[in-house]
Amino acid sequence: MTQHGGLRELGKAYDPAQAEAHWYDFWHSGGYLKPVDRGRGPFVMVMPPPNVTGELHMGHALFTTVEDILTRYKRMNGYAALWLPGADHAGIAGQWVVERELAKEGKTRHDLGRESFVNRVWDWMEAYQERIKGQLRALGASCDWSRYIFTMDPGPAHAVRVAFKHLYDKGLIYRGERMISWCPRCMTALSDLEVVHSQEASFLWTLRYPLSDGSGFIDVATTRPETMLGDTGVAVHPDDERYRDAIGKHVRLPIMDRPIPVVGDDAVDAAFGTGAVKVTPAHDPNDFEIGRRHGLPAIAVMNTDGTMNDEAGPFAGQTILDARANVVDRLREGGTLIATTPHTHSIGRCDRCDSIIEPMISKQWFVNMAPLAKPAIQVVHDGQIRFVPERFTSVYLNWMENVHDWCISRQLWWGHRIPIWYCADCGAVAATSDEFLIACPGCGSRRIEQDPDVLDTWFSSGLWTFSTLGWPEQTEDLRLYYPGHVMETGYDIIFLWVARMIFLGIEFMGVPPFRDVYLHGTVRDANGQRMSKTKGNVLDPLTVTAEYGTDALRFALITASGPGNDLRLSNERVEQQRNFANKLFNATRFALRAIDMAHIGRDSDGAPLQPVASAMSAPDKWIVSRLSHTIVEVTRLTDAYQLHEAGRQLYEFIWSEFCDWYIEAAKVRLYGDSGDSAVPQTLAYVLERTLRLLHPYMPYVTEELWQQLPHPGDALIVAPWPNPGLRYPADEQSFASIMQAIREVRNARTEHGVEPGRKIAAIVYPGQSSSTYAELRSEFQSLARLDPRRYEIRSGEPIATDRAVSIVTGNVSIFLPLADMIDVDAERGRIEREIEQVLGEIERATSMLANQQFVSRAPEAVVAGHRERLESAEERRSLLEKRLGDLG
RNA sequence: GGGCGCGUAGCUCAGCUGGUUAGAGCGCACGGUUCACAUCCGUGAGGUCACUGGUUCGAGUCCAGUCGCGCCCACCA
Repeated sequence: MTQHGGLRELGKAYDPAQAEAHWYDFWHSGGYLKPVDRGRGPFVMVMPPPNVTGELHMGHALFTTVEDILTRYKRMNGYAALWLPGADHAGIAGQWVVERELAKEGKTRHDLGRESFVNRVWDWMEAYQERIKGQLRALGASCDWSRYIFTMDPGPAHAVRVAFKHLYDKGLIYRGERMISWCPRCMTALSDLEVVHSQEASFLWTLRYPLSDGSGFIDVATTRPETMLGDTGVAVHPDDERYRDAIGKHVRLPIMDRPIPVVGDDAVDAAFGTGAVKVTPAHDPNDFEIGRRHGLPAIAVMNTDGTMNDEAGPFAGQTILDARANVVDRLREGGTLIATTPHTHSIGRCDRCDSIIEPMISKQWFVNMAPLAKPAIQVVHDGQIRFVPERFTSVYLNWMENVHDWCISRQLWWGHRIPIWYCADCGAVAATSDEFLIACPGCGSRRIEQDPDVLDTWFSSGLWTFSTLGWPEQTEDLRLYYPGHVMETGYDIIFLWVARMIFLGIEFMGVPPFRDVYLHGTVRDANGQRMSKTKGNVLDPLTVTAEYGTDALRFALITASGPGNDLRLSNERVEQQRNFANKLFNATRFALRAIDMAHIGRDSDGAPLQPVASAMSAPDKWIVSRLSHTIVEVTRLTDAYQLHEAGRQLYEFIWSEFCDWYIEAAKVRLYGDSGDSAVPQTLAYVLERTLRLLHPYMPYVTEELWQQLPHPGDALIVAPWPNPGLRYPADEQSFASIMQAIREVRNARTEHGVEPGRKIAAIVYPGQSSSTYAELRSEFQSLARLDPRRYEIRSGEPIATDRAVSIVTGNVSIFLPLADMIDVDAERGRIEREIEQVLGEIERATSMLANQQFVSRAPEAVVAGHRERLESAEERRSLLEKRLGDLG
C-alpha cells in the first residue's frame, strides 16, 4: 500500500472497509478536498450543518451523498469546488439533550446554574462534533475540512451580533408584547414554525353565561373550558339576529362571578357552535385580536410552567389539564354546563418535546419581516434563485408572501445571547456587536445587564452562507466564494432555513446567497414508515456502511428516487448495490489481466489512448460508442440534477452493456486464436473513462480500481471529467443485431430443452448482413454455443432445412437443426404466431404512413423510422411465410 | 379553507423535452460449477400505465374532472 495511490493487491471480492480507510486519507492528505483553481472559477456549496445532538442518521447520509456527487462532479469539471462543512449548536435541541443527561443524574440545569450548565453543553458539543466529523468522512464527504466551522465559534458568533445590531439599528428588529407560542416544558417562546399542529380528538363544551340584567343567557362553545377563568368578554356576530339585542349588555361569568361585556365582532362565525364565543384575550390569538378591537382587558390565568396562577382563583396551582377537569365539574354542578360534544380540533405541540403549546402574551424580540420578504420574493420571481424540483417555488413564495414577524428570542441558556444591554440607571437599551459591554453608552453607568435570552438557532443558520466565510470581515474567502451556487437540503426546512438564508443574504450581502436550491426528500424504511427510534425501524448509516460499503449505501440512496421525493431504503436495496460495486470490481480484475499483457498507449495526460479504429472490431466500436452515449447522458443528467437517472444509466451501462455483452464478446478474441486484437486497448480505454464517470457516485471503489489502470494524473478525485469519444452508429447497429440474434438462439435452446453445455448446429442466411455475420462469426458461435463444425453461413435465399427450429431476426434467417427435439406441429404454430405479430406490426405502420396528417406533421425522422420498420417487417413476413410453406 | 405530491408488472420504483411493441431491481418459474464475479450467468412468465373526458397526426407523458393514498400551509371558538 503506497501513500500515493499505487498498486494494491486486489482480492477476489471488493473489500470496502480496506479501500475506504485508505482512500479517504489519500484524498485528505493529498490536499484534494480543498478548492483549487483550475481555470473554471469557483463552485461553492455550503453544507447544511448537522445538529450536534447525537449521531448522524440516514437523512445526513442522503444529503452527504447528493452534495458529494455534485462537488466531485464539479471538481472533475475543473471548478475550484468548495464544499464547506460545519455543525450547528441546535439551540433548544442542544440544550435538551444535555438536560436529559442531567435528568439521569437527578439534576436540572438550575442546579448547575447558567454558567456551568453552558460549560456542560460545550463539553457535549465538543465530543459530538468529533463524532460527526468522523461520520461524514465515513460517508466519503469530500468537503474542505480546513474550513470546518461551528455556529458557536467566535467568527459566526461575532457575525450574529453584527447582524443583530444592524437590523436593530435599522428598525428591523424590535421588542414587543405579542401573543406568541409558549412551550411550558421548554419554558421558552417558539416561532410559528416550531409548533406542529395535528388534529386530535377532544370535546366541545357548551357553557351558559347568564345576562346580568336577568333577561336571559348566552351559551358559548369552547374547546378550552379552563380558560373561561380569564374571560373578559363574549363575542357574537353583529348581524346575528339571536344576539343582536345582547350586544352592549353584560353577562356574569360563572365561578369568577364577574360581569363581562357582550361585543359584536365580524370574526365570529354565527354558524359554528352556538354562534357566541367566550373571549380570553390572554390565551388565544383570535381572542387577543377581538379583545384589542373592543378594549377588553387580558387576564392571564396561567403560569409559564403550565400551571394555573392566582388569577385562576380556586384552581390556582393546578395543572392546566387538572384545572380543565375541575372547571368542568364545577360548571356541571352549577348547572351552567349545557353540553359536552365530541370534537376533533387542531392542537399545537412543541416540535422538540411534544408538549402542548400555550398561546401567551409575552415580551419578545421580533424581526420585522415585511421589508425583508419583499426582495426575497423578487429574486425568486425573476429567476435569480431556482428550486429543484420546481414545484417548491410556489411553496416558498406562498409562505414568503404571507410571512409573519419572526419571534427570535428564546428563554434558553444555550445559544447566541441577545446582544442587548439594559441600563439600570438611565433605562437605555443598547445593542452592541461586542461580546461584552462595559458601561452604558447613554449615561456611562456600569449598572448594566445583558438581556438574558438567546436567539433562535435559525438566526445564526440564516447567516451561514457568509458568516462561514469570515463576514463581516472582507476576507478573501468572502470575495471568492460568495455567492455560492447550490444549496442542497431537505424540503422540510424551506421556511426554517432556506427562506431565512435568502432574505438575510440579500440584506447583508446585497445578492442572494445561491442560485439553485436542490431539495431532497425523507428517507423511510422498507414499508414507507418514517424512521424513528421509538418504532425501532432505524437503519444506522454506519452500520449499513460497515456491512455493505459506503459506495453501496450511497448508490442505493441516490438511485432510489428523484429530487424532492421521499424514498424507501432497505438492506436488500443496499445489498444489490454492494453487488454492483463487486461486479465492477471483478470486471476490472478481468480487464487488468488482459491489459497487463498488452502494451497500452497513453495520451499526453497518461490516459489510455483510444484504440486504433482499424484494429477494432464491431464489439469494440460498439462499446466505445455506447460509452460515448453514456458520457453524454450522465453529463446531461448530472447537470440537470437528475442524479437518480444518471445512476441508473451508469448501472445499466456497466452491468448490462459492458459486463454482460462486451466482456463476454471480448473473451472470444482474448482466449481465441485470432491473434492481435484491440481488446486490451478497448478495455483499458472504456474502463478508465467509465470509472471517471462513476466516481462522483461511487468514489471509493472507483478510486481503488482506477489506480490500478493506466490513468492520467495522480488521483481519480481530480481527474478530468470524460469528454464523449467517437460514435460508431453502424457498428452499434450491427453488434446490436448480433446481440438480438444470440438472444433468440438462446431462447430457442431453452424452449426446446437443449442442455446449456451442448453445442448445436446452425445454418445462417444473413442476407444483407453477411459482412456482420462474417466479422462476428466467432462471437456469435461462442455466445450462442454453436458447434463450429456444424455452423454454416450461407448466401442467397434461405432454403428449408427439415426438422429445424427457425428464427427470423431482422432480415436474417437462422435454422437450428435440432432433429428429434423438434415437433413440427408446434414449430408451425410458433411461426404462425410470429407471422400474426408481424402482420400487426405491418398494419400499424401501414396505417400510420397512409395517414396524411401524420406524414406531413410528424418530424422527418419519426416518419422515416416507420418506413424502415415497415420495410423490415415485410421482409420478415416473407421469410416467415416461406418457412411455413417449407414445413408443408 | 388553501396548496402540493403520488396512483405504471406480485413488491419497490424509473420513464428527464409527447414519437416504435412501456423499462429496471427484487420476487417468481425453469436451467446452469468454463479460468472476472454464485455478491454470478442464461431463459421466461407477469402491465386495459387509477378512472372519465379533452388537446394532438400521435398521450404513461399535456389539459380538465372524478376516485383513492400521503404531505405542507392556515390564529375556525
